[in-house]
Amino acid sequence: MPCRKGCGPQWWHGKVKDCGYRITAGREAIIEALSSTHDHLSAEDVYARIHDKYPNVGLTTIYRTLDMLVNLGLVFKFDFGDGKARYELTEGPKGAHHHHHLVCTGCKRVIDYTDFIDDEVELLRRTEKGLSDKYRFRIDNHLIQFYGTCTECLAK
Amino acid sequence: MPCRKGCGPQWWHGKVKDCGYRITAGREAIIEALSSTHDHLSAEDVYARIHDKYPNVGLTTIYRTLDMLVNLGLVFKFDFGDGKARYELTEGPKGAHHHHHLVCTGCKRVIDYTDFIDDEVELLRRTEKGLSDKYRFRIDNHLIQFYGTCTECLAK
DNA sequence: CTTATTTCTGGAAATGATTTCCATTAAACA
DNA sequence: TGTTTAATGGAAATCATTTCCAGAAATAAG
Ligand SMILES: [Mn+2]
Ligand SMILES: [Mn+2]
Ligand SMILES: [Zn+2]
Ligand SMILES: [Zn+2]
Repeated sequence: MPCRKGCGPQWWHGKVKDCGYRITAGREAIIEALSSTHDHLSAEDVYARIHDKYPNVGLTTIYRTLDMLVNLGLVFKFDFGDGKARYELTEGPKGAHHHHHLVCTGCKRVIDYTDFIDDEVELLRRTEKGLSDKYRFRIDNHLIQFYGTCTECLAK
Repeated sequence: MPCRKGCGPQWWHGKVKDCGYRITAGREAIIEALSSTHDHLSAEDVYARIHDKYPNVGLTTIYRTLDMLVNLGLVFKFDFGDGKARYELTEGPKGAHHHHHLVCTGCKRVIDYTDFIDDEVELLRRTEKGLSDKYRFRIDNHLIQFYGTCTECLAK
């Protein structure tokens, strides 16, 4: 049963509170915006999507919050080469939905893919193990992007 | 035998000329700077390393040239999250020396590694095949980076 | 080699994403 | 409810990168 004031505590509240951060309307709004799409949003994209419902959340807060969420590991920050950073939740209420990217260098379109070959996950695990042993490096995350040309751009 | 005026034509002249670009002192200098290190240089790093020997090569030219080289596929442009783009030759006079990166999110240090490359390359080949078939996407290149914490930062 | 054509160049100014500042607001918690 | 302290937003600053444009240099033509 949801608590009296609107919706109950969210899946991410724990992690944010545990790290000493407060739950605020702006932060709710920003995570809500990221949750409700698979798009790769820039800070201004988030601002635009929030502004109607939360007109008093400023762009500065968005940058600050996204930065915080990246540090907490709740959000991943990407650079697809168009001059602005893009953000994506690393996990949702239902858990992680890790994926990799295909980036078209022609039109800058980005395709998410999660249909890893079985071996892909296995090799990554082995590689991470080998690397962290050899370089005494604790690996938390990885970024894998393939660059090339999408169907539409190939047609031209 | 080198031609009369200084050193002979470089390994990259062909590709540059074939694309209709001219060989200039600035371009020589920039590629020379990139060739002589394994560091991940920013545009200003390149400027700094060139400036003594070529005081009349401006920063604008460096940006322009790096951009051109990226388009030609001679240089790879990276974002390691410190606010400036970093550049690296994709190949040298002796050919490609492909590698991947370990990025420390603490101190921003970047480690090149070529270990496990054989396994990875094999897997990548299969992955790229699968992806390009499924998404009708022509893959030209890939970016693989592992993020985490380096030995020095772990010590703290 | 000389001249003509066209690209390339540097420096100043513009741009635009992100950060910094700081006075004000609002979570958290007793 | 009151106190403490983190969070906020809007304006201004920052700073990597781009844009402009008149002059310089590379290549093509003669
Ligand atoms: Mn994605
Ligand atoms: Mn490298
Ligand atoms: Zn495309
Ligand atoms: Zn480190």
